[in-house]
Amino acid sequence: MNSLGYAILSLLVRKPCSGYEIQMLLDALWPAKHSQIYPLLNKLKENHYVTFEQVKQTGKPNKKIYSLTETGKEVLSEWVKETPDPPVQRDEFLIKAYALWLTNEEDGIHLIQDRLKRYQYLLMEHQKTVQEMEKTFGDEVLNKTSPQFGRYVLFKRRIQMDVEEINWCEWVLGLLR
Amino acid sequence: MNSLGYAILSLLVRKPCSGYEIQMLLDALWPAKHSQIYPLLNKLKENHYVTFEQVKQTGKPNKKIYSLTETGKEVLSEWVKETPDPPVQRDEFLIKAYALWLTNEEDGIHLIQDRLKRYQYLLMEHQKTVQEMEKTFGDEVLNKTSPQFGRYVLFKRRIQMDVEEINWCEWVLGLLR
DNA sequence: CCTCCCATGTAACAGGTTACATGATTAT
DNA sequence: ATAATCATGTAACCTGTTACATGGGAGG
Repeated sequence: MNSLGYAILSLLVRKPCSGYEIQMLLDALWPAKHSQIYPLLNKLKENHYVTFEQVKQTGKPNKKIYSLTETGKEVLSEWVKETPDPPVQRDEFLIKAYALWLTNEEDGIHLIQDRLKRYQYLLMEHQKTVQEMEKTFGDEVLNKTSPQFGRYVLFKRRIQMDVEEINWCEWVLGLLR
Repeated sequence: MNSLGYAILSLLVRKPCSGYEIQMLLDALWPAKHSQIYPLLNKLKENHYVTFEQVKQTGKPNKKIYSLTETGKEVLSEWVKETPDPPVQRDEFLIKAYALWLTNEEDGIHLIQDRLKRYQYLLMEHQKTVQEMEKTFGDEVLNKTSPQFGRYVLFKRRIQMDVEEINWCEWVLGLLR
């Protein structure tokens, strides 16, 4: 089993989801395309880590709602205890920033400004999510035994990182002008 | 050509390097294994983006020193102007943090503390690099036309991110206790 | 004696992206 | 009209990791 598999289990332990829903929730955790998710869900089912039931819908296509089994919950709990692999960030922007000195002022400023705008937008999105969670769940989000806890602290982390990215962009823009 | 190819070109535009040296410099930019780097260098050579010369060494294995060609420099400059792909961060820790509420207090604290230590170490390493650059190059590091500029601002960015990661870990540890 | 550093390469495999495929409903 | 949302799946391809392969010199 790979990281993506465990990421899916960690979503399903909070609540049953369709494959489609899983893809969107994964965005904040371990982004993946549906072409990777659906075959993996079948594999998880074969391993008896998840089960699903067909849900018929009118006006929308039918869907499969996946739930975690007891076995699934156990393997997830065991995996969480093991030390995680070091993070890997692949960010084309960093390469372009590294080679910034090659370009003219205009192109350089443009590169940084696009980045700045992107993270200003992301910051707003992430703040929205946090505010929604606080409104819906109240103090529960800060309770370490609540299913909301992990999601909440991760979004708080994202916000801090967004702010730093913005600060850095503004600092670099100052140097470029 | 893929991102790794351009990352290599952006290193070589600063100074000629061996494949081995490239791997180490790539660590801060676009980490890659030597098994990916060496075949790519041959491809870059076939495309006439780079050239190399054999350097015989005594006491050490011989090496190939790769340099950027004019063509290589041109394609790199053009690529830098295009808008970069959005960053992808794959971080197993985030999945485990998301599923933190499943574990007992001990395991949870352990997970966060390991992360904290890791980033305290990385912060020190990155600060060392920045101080070295400042000592070697002085104000040149802040000159947007200097080959040092990109590398310098990227390490400054890393330091800010390290600090935020540390702050976040300490905040979460407070919640867990 | 053993491990780390230097230095380069190939082959098999796992993980991830793009493209192909289908199709109804709702909003602009 | 046209795009976006919901919903699932497969196949071909590209990218990245692990393992195989070699070998001298330095330092603990």
